[in-house]
Amino acid sequence: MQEVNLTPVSYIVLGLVQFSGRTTPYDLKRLVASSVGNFWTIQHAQLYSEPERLAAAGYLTEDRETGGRRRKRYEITARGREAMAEWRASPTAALAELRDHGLLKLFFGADPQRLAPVQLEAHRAKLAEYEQIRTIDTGAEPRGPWLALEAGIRSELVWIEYWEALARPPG
Amino acid sequence: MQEVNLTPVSYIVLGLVQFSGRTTPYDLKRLVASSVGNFWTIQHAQLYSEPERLAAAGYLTEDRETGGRRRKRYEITARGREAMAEWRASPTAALAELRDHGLLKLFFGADPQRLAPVQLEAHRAKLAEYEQIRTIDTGAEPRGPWLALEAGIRSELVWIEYWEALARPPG
DNA sequence: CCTATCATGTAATCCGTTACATGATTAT
DNA sequence: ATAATCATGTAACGGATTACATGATAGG
Repeated sequence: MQEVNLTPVSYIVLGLVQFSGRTTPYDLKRLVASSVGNFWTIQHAQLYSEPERLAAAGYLTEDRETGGRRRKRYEITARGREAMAEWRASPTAALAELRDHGLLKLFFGADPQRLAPVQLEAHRAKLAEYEQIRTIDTGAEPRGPWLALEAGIRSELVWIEYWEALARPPG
Repeated sequence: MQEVNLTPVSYIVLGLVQFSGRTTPYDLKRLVASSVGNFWTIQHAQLYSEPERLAAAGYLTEDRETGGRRRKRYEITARGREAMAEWRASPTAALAELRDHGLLKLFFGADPQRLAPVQLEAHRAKLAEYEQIRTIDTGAEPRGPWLALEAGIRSELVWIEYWEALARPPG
């Protein structure tokens, strides 16, 4: 039994496999793309290596389809469920960093009026996408993903205000 | 002359060395901590390796103090200045991801009312810190760092609103 | 039928983090 | 003096990204 470090990516994989039952890496890819990937992207290659790591450490079980593509399938174990529950139940005080490329350029002297329109367009598109997704919320459980979506929307709204102010000529 | 990929960290190092003139890794550490580190942290070890990489590729020059601690000192080259200017002048449409650990827990079912107080306290502390820094702005050039600070403040305000709403019992 | 995209995976590289170390200053 | 912190680096590891590859399906 291999010891491994559990990273945020580990919990994303664990959480999605727990939610989804028997899951292949390609399933994970689609699940991530349509959900948590909106605020935490993962390269598809990692959705092959990470479940392997987690299986080696006993958090998942791994088997293969017997026929056809012989894809790998993962399921969560009792140990995986425990790790997930413990992580979920322990509040974190850690704050995310902005790590925004546009902001970094601004910091180092980029012209706000040249940068702002490009950023505005991208943020407005993202906001529209989120608001589209929100319309299909039926109020059903679980609420977590919808709460996260709400955070994404608010964040986009702030960025739009921010870049709008910078797009206007200095007064 | 080594070819290297220029990452955001590369531009942070280039930008700070350009701003600061002859610079040691420890200088960089302090510069980062007091400025761009607020939205893009860098481990101190990387402030030793990254300038080396950049020097090997001709973006910086490296020499050593002759006496005392014989610290390494870096200065930006013409090539470095060019790379920096080009990067600064090209607008980016890339959007940052939230990558927020608290939000991730929420997504996967953490209890909002247990998580919110912890997050609130952390965000309020960060906001207070930023507002303190803002008071020392004299309006002098360059504006970039102050614009970035403004973004940080707005972001904290939104998170505070967000977690405040979640801290209240569901109505 | 041909081409493009989807589906599925492996391999190699490299950046970023963590751990380790030690000399110099400052505080008690 | 001694302890603690600051200053200054190196080394190793591992996770994340990039590149490579190929069979299946769908569109034109």
